[in-house]
Amino acid sequence: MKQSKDIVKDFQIEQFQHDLISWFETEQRILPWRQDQDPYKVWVSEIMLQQTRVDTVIPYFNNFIEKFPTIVDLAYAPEDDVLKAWEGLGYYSRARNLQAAVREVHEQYGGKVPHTPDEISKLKGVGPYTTGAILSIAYGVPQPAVDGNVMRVLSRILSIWDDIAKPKTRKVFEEVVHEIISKDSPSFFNQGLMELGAIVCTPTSPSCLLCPVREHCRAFEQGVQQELPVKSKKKPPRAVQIAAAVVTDEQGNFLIHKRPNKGLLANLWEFPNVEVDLTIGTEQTQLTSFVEADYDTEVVLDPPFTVIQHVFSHIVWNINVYKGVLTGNIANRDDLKLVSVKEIEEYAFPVSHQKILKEYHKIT
DNA sequence: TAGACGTGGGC
DNA sequence: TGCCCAAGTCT
Repeated sequence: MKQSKDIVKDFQIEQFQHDLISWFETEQRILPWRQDQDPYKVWVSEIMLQQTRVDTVIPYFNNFIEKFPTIVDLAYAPEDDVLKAWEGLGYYSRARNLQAAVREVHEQYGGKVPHTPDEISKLKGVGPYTTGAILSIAYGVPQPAVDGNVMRVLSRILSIWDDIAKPKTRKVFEEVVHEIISKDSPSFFNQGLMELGAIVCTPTSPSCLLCPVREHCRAFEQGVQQELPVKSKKKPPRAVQIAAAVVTDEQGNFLIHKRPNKGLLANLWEFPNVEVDLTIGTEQTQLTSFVEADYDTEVVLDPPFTVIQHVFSHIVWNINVYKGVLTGNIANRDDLKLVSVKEIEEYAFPVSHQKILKEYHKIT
């Protein structure tokens, strides 16, 4: 592996900084989290932007800040409210970690976001990228903030051929950024690198002719910008068969269940469902047995009225959706509720189960 | 280290 | 349609 000193050899650092920052000053997009440098807002935006597009984040960010304008507001909010504000954004542990970290800041740091790498990176959900982003953007500290954009842009500019899918590769880029980051304007340097990756130096067809740092780009010089970055393929998701039931009582209330506080879609609400194992028995039998045993009640299920496929990054759910009627009382537990069609809107559901409800409404 | 962890959009 | 992606972190 090459040393960062060698990679940066003969690179016109100061000219590059100037060209990048000047471009960012005039061409940056107007975004809600760029209206001020409130560390809390920078923090919230950076968490939301993890693996998520800017256009997707904008409405969620505005709504989230309206509901939880300050660290104190978020710290004292019910977790269900926070998850409801996150509903549809994905990677829900981000929301729960953010609230836990905000509580930590409120209790341990008097409500002020700390401004050292050690303290910030200890907060839940704050890794090396977000640490650098908060430090540079909110506090002007020259700390690398290496995300996918930065690795793509710098792999091209500096002709770095390490596989960016490997965790250790991020360290290579962090070392490089340490060498070339502007000490005068680390915020605009880091954001400029990311902005460039988002709107000019894009993955499949980079707009090199519009690029403000084209003169510095080794990949462009050699015509290999399409070959970079090197990124190995991910494994395809595994298929899982699910049987779910929309169960209602005599009043038309829906039976819903809160998922466990760890793992996939933690603490979100859902319709009763089981992972099917066809070697045990029929799907309908397994679903009925599960609901009756686990919820201590009785149900009668009709055959499936729809099939839903939902693709996660690592799993594919194939869901057969049954319609059912509750014929007994349900166990008195916090993770089990009977709610009206109106009340159900107050609960945070994963998109897969929103699809189930939508299909149910079509047939009723 | 590699897998878990979501979703919607682009081509 | 299917695949890849988008401002990563945790275990």
